[in-house]
Amino acid sequence: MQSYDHQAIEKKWRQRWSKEKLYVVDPAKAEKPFYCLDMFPYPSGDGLHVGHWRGYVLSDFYARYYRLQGYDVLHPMGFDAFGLPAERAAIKHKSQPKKFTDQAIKTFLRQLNEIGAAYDYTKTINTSSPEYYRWTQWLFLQFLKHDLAEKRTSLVNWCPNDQTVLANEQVIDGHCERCGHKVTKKELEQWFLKTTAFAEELVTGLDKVDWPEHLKTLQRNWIGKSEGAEVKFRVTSSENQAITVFTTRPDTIFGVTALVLAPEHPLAQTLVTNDKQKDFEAYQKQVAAKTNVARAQGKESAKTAFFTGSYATHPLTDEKIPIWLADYVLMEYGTGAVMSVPAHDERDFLFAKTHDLPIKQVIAPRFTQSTEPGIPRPSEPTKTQDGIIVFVKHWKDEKYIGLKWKEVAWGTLLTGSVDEGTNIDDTVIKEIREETGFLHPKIEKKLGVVDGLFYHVPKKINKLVHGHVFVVKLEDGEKETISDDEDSKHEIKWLTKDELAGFVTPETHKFSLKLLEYGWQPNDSEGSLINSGEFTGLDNNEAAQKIVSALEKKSLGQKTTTYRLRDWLVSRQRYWGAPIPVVYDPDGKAHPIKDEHLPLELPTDVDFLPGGVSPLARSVEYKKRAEKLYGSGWHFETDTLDTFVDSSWYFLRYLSPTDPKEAFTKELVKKWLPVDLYIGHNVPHLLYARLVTKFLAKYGYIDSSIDEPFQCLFDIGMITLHGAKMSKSKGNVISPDELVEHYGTDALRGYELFIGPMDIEAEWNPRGINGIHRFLISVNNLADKLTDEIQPADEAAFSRYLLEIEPMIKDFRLNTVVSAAMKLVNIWQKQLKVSKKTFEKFVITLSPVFPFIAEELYAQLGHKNSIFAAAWPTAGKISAKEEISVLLNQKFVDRFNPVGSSQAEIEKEAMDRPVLKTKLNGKKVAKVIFRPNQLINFVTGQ
RNA sequence: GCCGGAGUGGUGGAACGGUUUUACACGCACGACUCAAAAUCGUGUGAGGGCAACCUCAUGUGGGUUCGAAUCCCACCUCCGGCACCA
Repeated sequence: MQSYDHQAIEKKWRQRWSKEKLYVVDPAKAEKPFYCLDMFPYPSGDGLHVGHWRGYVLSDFYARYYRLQGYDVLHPMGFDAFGLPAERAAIKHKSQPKKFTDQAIKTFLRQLNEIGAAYDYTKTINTSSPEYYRWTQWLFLQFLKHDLAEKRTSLVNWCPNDQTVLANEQVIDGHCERCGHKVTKKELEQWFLKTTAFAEELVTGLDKVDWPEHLKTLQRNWIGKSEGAEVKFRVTSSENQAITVFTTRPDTIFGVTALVLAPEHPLAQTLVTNDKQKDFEAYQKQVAAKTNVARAQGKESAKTAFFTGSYATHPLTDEKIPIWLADYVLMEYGTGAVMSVPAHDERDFLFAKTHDLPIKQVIAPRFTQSTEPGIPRPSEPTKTQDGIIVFVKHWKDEKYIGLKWKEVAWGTLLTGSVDEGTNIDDTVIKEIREETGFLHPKIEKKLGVVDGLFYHVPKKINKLVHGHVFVVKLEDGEKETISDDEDSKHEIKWLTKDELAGFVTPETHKFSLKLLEYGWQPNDSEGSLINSGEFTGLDNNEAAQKIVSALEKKSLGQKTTTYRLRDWLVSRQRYWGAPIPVVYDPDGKAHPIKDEHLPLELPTDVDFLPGGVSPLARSVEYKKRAEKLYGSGWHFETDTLDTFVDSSWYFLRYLSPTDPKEAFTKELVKKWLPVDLYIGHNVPHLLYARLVTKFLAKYGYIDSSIDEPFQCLFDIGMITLHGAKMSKSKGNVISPDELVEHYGTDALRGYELFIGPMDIEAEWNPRGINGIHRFLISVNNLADKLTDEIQPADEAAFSRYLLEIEPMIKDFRLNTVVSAAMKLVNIWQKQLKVSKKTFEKFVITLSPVFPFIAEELYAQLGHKNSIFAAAWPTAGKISAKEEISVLLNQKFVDRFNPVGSSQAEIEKEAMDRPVLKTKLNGKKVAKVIFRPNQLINFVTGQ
């Protein structure tokens, strides 16, 4: 018996593989392309831990699997080498970022080699090499050429620690993504790429790709598309001034009780009336003082606001609407102005409450009955009607009338319907008389309107009732007798508010009770319009459209879509990045760097300590170079590009990594994109890569059919230790080195997959790898049991295994793929002999997870070629007729191989067998459930 | 607050409408090998009851659909992720 010596095996094959260049693919010649891609790493120099391994093992599994399936698999690796950490490390060690980066890459490659992954290292790219960033600069210039890059002044996120600006995506919770320092705002002139021009495509493209739902949602959140309308409100005092607001709820326009502008709105100053200018200055100071800290603090802080003294004219009612300024309205979003509808928006409600503005309900929230027989039937017509819901208050006690219905288990408030043409208030009085007999009711107040939608059984129609909710006080207890008819329907009960809460059945009445208890609360439910002029009664969605049309006719509004996505700020005041390829003439006008001057290389005579100014500005050589190339008084842009620009297109470069003539080849891109499998979860990167792809497709740099770069994306779950993410700073890192030494790369690869479902977090169990190691020993030992004899049982067991794992592989359920292999080995281990032919097939299926031992066993079986180029086996036939299980009242009693195949035959066979007979014990069978090849279930009833 | 996802042994997890729930592993217990330990191998291992064969109860809680539910539906509880003054 040859014992399993993982160290010898892995050493041997590692050497052979690197010599044989097995994994090199010529993208131009490949016939069946499959692009299997890892998000390329930042070479940190910290070393890989077992968490990093997981993703690389996963992608390698698929690279090898699809290779066995006959694909030409491109599986490259590269380095996102620009960026702050290298610069910081260089400052700390008084070294050069380049030196540090090159060193880190070396370390990284060595560690990557441990994994035994099938990377084509001839494609490796490094974003910090001039050969690469020459094309990153080219890419920027293409944006510039199409007017999609521009320099402008804006308030940007600034990290005082790193002394650089940050993109919105790099600010997490108000803190710098990299260093965790609190982010402030700063006014700077910066380069932007116009991401917003692609906002719509970035949303719709998500529908086509096969990504985990949560990543799509994340992107959708970032883009933040919302549809609505812009509405113009003319300023009352001034003929030609108007305020445009953005709203997603034009249907609530009749509920507007104020306009609220962001304090920094350009019109703010002019709207403030003369008598208020002094106060306004004070208010502005107050706002400025708490910028960004207090302002972003959420709902708890009371809404500070300032009344301008001016009014606007409501576009549909001509009412005078006061104009306010308030913190909670942000200049950056929409138009920087909102129409405040306190009845139907939480923030507006809080604002109105704080500043004593009126609250006007314009939509009756709709409650649809959800219990039969009242559930609305779409096939039947719907009749709309007004109704009343009345709190009849006792003349002395804090009690109200509840009606207990006699024919149905149903408790309500006093209700009734309003006949067409009759006055609602009159109906209230009338219904109280008829149903209760009380003679002196007095309407105290009206609480609001609520819609109830239900199916009316006797009339066979759906009814939509607008329920007007009243509080009516009885002045005294004087009453007349009521008709027998009314009396027979329900019983009157006097109940407190608390008792009513448990008593009333319909949702509309429960809602009414809340109105009584708490008053009106902001409500954004669907429903029909009230208090809305000619639109009253319409369903709110329908009303929204009609109101927008009405506004359009008056040229006072239009349908609009707004996005939360901002343009991409790409300037960084750092050294270690691609220089922005722009040169300024003596007048300060920007010009693109001429193509023949690319790459615009980083100067080396730089003191890159941070200091608020870009380090490049301190380079003498850089200054001289500009003047030499462009003339005296010219100077280069001294900011560098955000590293997300580098990584936004690298997957195109892998296809022709050393091409000096162009960034990528259109034909190759068409052939290989979209990427078939992409492993990783960097959300901003995904957004930027998608943006760049859409840009390139739109302007014909790549085929227009490629508008999404990554067809299938898989987000790998982190590995945790004691519940925490592994990180060097936390000191809870498990290093693969010892594990590889002790158990071998194969065992570690296997355990990385076996530890749990690939898409969710997994807790590292230090002992778990033992099980995989034992499994590999067993596999190795099976080699001693091989026989040339044909073993049909082995073949059948293998086929079952193969059929089982194939769907698992498609669904990324690799933990169960490993356990399926274990199951099969457990069976074979108990046998004296195992079919050699079958074992060989099995070894091939092991190779994506355990390439070393698989290669070794494959060679031992007499193969000269690498298992990497073998073919994935196909399953043999599994006998058509399976055993059938016999169940008695869903409980398993017996199992046999049926002779017949029809239900009647099998039923009889089962009945004739002793087990069932005894268990049945003479009881009568009431029903038989038959599932071919599976089970037959005899049900005896009780 | 809103939007996702999930609750199954001592642990990671499997089964995702059907063939005696808990595969496969970890751990644990006992045994073999050994002077001994480690490694390895073998047996057992949801809970409760019984000498036993066997019985009863178990997939967060409560209902429902079904011949049959961990799986589907409704309500609730808990946990984890994401977003959060975005009009």
